[in-house]
Amino acid sequence: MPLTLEDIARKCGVSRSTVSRVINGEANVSPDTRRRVMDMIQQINFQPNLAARGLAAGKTRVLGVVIPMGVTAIFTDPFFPLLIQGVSITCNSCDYSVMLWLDDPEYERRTVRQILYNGLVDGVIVASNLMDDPIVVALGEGKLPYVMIGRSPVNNQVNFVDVDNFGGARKAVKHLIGLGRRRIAHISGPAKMIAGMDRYQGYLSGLYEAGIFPDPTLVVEGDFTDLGGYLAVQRLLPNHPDAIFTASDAMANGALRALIEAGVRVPQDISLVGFDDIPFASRTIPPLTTVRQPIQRIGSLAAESLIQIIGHPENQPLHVILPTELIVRGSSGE
Amino acid sequence: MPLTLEDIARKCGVSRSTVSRVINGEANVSPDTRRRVMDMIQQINFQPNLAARGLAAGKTRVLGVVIPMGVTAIFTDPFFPLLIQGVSITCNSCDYSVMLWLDDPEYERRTVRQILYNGLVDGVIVASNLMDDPIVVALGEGKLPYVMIGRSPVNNQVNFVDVDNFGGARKAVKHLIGLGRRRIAHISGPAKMIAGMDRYQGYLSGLYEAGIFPDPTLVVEGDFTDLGGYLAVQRLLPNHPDAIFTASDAMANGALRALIEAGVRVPQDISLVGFDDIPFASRTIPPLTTVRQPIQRIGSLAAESLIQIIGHPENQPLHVILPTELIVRGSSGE
DNA sequence: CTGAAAGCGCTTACAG
DNA sequence: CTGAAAGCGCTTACAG
Repeated sequence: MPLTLEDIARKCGVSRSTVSRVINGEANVSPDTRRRVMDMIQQINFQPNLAARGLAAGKTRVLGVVIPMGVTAIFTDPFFPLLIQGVSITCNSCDYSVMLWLDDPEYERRTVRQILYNGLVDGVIVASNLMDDPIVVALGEGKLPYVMIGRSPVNNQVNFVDVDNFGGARKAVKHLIGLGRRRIAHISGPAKMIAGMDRYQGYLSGLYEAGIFPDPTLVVEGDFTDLGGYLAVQRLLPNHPDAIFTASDAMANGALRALIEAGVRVPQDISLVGFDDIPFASRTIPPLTTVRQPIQRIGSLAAESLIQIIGHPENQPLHVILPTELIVRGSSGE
Repeated sequence: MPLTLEDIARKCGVSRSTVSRVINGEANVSPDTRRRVMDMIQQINFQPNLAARGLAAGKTRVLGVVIPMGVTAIFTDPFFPLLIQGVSITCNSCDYSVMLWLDDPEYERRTVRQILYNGLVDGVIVASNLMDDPIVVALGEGKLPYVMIGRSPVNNQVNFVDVDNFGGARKAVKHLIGLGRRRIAHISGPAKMIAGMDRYQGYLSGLYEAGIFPDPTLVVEGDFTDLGGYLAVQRLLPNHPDAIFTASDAMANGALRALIEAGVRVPQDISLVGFDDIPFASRTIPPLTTVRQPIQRIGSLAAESLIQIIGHPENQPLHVILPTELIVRGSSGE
């Protein structure tokens, strides 16, 4: 049996209240007592029972992370892994734990309630960036602190951490225009995903600024997957683009494969630019020009923000938008 | 404030013991009472506090998953994501939750204790398959149920779920031999990882069976990463292999790139076979022959096994080895 | 079949 | 600065 506060108290000849105070770093303990208790804790390798603490204190120091499994490409894309890694690193250093829910649509109703009211987490990070996710609605009705990964287009009261998808896409397009490209195609994300639509808007904005009127036949809706990019290129080629900007690197990779198979030279005939800068982007042939987003940092910031909000709810709503960076490699040209 | 058992009890005119029994599906409740309570729970959307339950029952219905962050390529490879997905699916359907620890070596000592004794999890799945992981030692000394992903070479008392790495590698080599290859090189996993060494043994066994004495200059230690495969090929080429079997698809992909750059034709000049069958394997040019391991299923089985063991500790040690399958594509030949 | 009561291991006013 | 006591929301013998 693991030891309890009571055991430590007895061994030190103090009350369990005092031990609790020492463990929680409260001020009003005499230096001498504090040291004695600390030493004992160290020696015994004491670990307080977190379930009990959670129950008594009303705070568990556990953060939930909710990731929708419905999303395409969920785990072939390193987005979620990196995001989780970022969350985890912050939680480790802040003495929080993380609880993970991969949200099967089938279990969705159950999940929402289970997360909101089960008393296991102090707050939750939600990585579903669908336009109209029911979980977001449910969270809005509850009182559990939460932060979204990705902004909400419908409700500006929700906390979120996002990247500048719009600006990143615009930069990509301006880069292509600077290379002399004019018939710039776009393979977008799914229409229901906010990040995809923000990138699409950035694409349009880049064109407008250069005085180019967007050609609708040069835009194809993709799904963020490799295969989606591959198929989109086949629909795009007859319309003679001289550049393609894809809303993800996975799609860029599929696009690249389709271009190679069609005998199109990249970047001579068609320039290609992706979005994400996943590790693989630097290893395609030619290496991929892309818009880097700091995924791990998004996760870390989301965790930091959530911990912040749990402690100071008055700071809501909290909106963080991280900058993106254009990484120029061989696929776009010289 | 979320409602409590007590609230439900009051509304139904029964004791909180009875409500508890209904919620936990115990037999000794009259059908009528049961229905009344059930209806109320439904209507109120009641969710019991899991921290309280955990404390009272000594069981939290939470499984921990520990993944070492030290491992190379941790999150560019879809292994861990798929594993977690498998665990998560089983947990969802068994009404368990999952707690995730990405184990930064720096925090390792803390983590072990924290996981073992914090009273938050009923058991833990450990995906560290290093030869001598300290966490495994610590778990061996504690009494928390756990199952390893990957067998332990030192202690046959530990529970594990693994794939037949040895047999899979042997199949790959025999396939190459059947194709007429004789100078079959191997790019292995890191020497400290069990799965890597098991595949290496399988490679040797495949050669021996065909009466081929292994040429040590045809074996290079890799690290499971794309870059590792790329670099290994450069060391291998001077020794004139006619086939390369890599211990992972990521390495096969790096190897393929190095071969292309060196002007080597795959599979005409050199046959290439990987291991894993990650989604990307079917999309290389040429598509990759590889040994498929059912990663998601490993995760599911690990969770099932752990839940089993928590309920029936007498069934230990539990050893599960899943079969692998050779997937023949273009990179090995006709 | 049901309820009153003790207890899980903590935290937190309250009193001193 | 410290301790006794109540309480967090459940489960679980025990008695009836």
